[in-house]
Amino acid sequence: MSRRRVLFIGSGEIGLPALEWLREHHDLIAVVAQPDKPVGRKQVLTPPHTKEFALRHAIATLQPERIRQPEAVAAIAALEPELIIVMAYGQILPKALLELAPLGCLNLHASLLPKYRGAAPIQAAIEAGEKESGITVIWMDEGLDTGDMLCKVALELDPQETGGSLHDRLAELSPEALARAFDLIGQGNPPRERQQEELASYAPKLSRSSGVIDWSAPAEVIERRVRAMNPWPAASTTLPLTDGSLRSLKVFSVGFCHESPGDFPSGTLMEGEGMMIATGTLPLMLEEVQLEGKKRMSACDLRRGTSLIPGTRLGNTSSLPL
RNA sequence: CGCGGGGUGGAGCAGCCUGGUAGCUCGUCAGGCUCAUAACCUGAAGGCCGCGGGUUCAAAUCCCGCCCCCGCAA
Repeated sequence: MSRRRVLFIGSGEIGLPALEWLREHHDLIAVVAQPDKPVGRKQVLTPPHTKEFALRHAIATLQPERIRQPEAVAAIAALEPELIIVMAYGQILPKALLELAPLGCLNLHASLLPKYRGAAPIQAAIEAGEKESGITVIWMDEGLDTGDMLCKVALELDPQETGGSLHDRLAELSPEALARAFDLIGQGNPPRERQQEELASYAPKLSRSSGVIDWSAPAEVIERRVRAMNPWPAASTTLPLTDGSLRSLKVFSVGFCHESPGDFPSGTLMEGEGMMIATGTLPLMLEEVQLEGKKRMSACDLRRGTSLIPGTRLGNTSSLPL
């Protein structure tokens, strides 16, 4: 297969394996990424992962403030890419850019389209209890992940799957999807399968409040949310301490209990070892948690060090993080 | 100077305001009980109380400086 002049547009870590594959198998002429952004407590100006990759391999980088601006498009056009590959970039591409490369503009999306278009397909698939997910390669159009599909690569979700683990697995799966896509293009007349609109769904961008736990929901629903939001933004609730203060508590993993919840209202800390919490159905046992200002620890450790009274109700407040 | 929590035997914490013998829930080790056990009983080991300086007869505790960890916010 001939090497193509390829331009990669993307910022997220999930695109790194795809980037590496492109570098090995094609002529990676440049990487377009979001501008450096302040990150963390110290607000240190940090380059996107893809830019770091490009720097390591002496590949040209572009970081337009807004890629829709004509100057940005012109700069990309000057590189004369045959094909543009987009993954986890974070900005909407203008039409001029989509039509710029002769072979087209492809997007790698982290779901089996048309399900879970949008910014958070990975978490959405887990939270919905899907049995499988994957990477879909689409011909980009002006809609949000609405383009015709070129190919898909699927994988099975593990019962313990988390947002983090699926993110990593899909990243690793991306090169395979790319290889398929390039094969199909190389053979000529590559497929363009229209997405069935009636099957489409959207996975909106996550915020911190996306992880807030509704303890009155069924245990399975809460458990899926906990897994989906791990490690970011993390499922969260509020925990009233015995000193009267209200602290936020992140929940990274939970296990199912088969004891009857009795008459406890949902969100109640029940009697016994560890932290068993009543839900809308059967109770859940908190496993890995993190109290505001503390490190991650097991719920047993938290229970040992903090005098929590059975009967305490979690999430019983409106002052939730936004 | 964005706001806030924290650093105490292996783990998680209390003690600090109101200086005066290192405490709690676990874990570990040994012994006991038991058909048996992650249960129960008894005993033991294990701490320069983050680092440096100051005040004091005396500092985990009060004062000053520094390092490190974490939550929020972005």
